[in-house]
Amino acid sequence: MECDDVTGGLEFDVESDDDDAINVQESDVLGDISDFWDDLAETSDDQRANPHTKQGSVTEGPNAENGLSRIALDDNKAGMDGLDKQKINDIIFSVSKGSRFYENEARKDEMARKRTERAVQELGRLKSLDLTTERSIVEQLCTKLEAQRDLSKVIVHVDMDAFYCAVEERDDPSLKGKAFAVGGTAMLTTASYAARAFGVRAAMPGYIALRLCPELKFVRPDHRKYSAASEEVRKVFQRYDPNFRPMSLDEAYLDLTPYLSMHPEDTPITVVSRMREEILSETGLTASAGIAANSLLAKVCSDRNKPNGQYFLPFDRESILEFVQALPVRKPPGIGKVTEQFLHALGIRTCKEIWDNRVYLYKLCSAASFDYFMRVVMGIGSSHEDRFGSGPDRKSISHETTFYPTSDATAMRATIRRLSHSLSVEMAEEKIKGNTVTIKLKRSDFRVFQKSKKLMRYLKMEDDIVAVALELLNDELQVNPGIELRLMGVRMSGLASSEVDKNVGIAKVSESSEYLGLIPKHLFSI
DNA sequence: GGCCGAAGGACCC
DNA sequence: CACCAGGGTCCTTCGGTA
Repeated sequence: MECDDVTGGLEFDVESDDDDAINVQESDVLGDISDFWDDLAETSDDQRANPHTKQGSVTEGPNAENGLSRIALDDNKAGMDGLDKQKINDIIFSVSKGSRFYENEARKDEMARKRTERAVQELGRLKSLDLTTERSIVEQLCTKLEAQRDLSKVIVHVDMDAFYCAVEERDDPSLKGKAFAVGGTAMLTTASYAARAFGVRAAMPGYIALRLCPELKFVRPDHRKYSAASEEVRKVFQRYDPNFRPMSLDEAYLDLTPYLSMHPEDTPITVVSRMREEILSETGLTASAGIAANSLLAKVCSDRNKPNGQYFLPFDRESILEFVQALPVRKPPGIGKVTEQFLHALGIRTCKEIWDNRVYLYKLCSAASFDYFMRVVMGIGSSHEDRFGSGPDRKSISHETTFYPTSDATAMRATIRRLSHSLSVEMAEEKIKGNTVTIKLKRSDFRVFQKSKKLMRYLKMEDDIVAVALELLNDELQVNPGIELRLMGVRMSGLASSEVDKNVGIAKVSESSEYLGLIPKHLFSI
């Protein structure tokens, strides 16, 4: 159906069965779209996308504009400029081409491309409509967001530089300055800065990295070491914000507001400098940091002067808007490659252009996406994200493993048992139980399937988890005998604490599962 | 219509 | 030689339904 009334406009995007409506479009639409592009892009797309493209070079490989962007080098992160991106992508492409992984990425890419195409056509239609009502709705929404602007907090995002590599380098000085990566030939978790100069980066398979950088050294990951180093770093965080929020071993958000009010002689900049010095002197590792009014901005800022640098974004609205609107759409966290492609197809390359096209995006995107876009380009944090203190409980826990592709059902069931076992062990450690079991299957062609089952009771024992997971697997094997898998996973969600209340003497302790007291909803109505 | 469960993706580290 | 991870969160769609 069409994007009909105004309230329904928030509904959603350009989904499948809109085909009929879209086919109505005639050639005049193309004219509209071209105009639109002309308006927004004074420079040609090719020039912008590939400044390093040499004239006459063959561009059969992926680049930012011809699709398959998910295969291409992700140079979003710092330390990746000045690379011959075209050459790197040609290598990545030639190594990946024809692999099952590649074919699956191409499939996903094609689906995204179709979605985007529908949006582009819809945009053409929108351009010829009178959108004054929508415009005023959008203004109201933005006014509401503006009212949420909070400039009273000092949030800092601290990000350790090439963390795993830095730890290895510290412990083995012979690695200093060398091109090396932590990981194996299958997958890298971190690349040293010297390796990044070759286009090597995290989440890249090692054998491709080896093509980009033949002298690349591999270092086996040692998580114990990284956890220990992380603990040291966190001790420093602790001193500045006891409620700091760790996002992973190597990064965290801190709210410096309380600290600063207790130390009036300090400024955000001096505090963060000192904190980074302390991290360096106490761990031998360098950190980068971003200081801003909210975590979203701080995150972008921490990337600004990486490695071993910091960036302070002034806490006034004008500075924030100027900063954020100059950003390419890919910079803010949450906007990844797919969304970038989507926006590019609409002629939108910077956050300012998101802002300029907000009425169209309002019609083209879901309410959640639109809301997020506006928060980003207005430099408003996501509402409650900066209220630290009580960290949100985790929602799920899972284990998964990749193996040589197999269609051996017995081996699959054994893997399910093994995963369920380790899952139950970890759940016991965490003292949690859950009521939903999901198995994840990745076929040898890389397509992922999930089967889940929500139960009327909470599980935590290995045997119960195995039973449900096996049931899900067997269902699938029944429908799809001979399926060849390369990965299996088991996840538990619908979590709750499994701690036994000692005061309630009911002998549920020995039972392997507990009943969930479900009460029909209507009993609650007054 | 809204909520729920199930399935599939995008994204992040 | 090796041939694209594993642990999460959140969003969207769809079908069933009380």
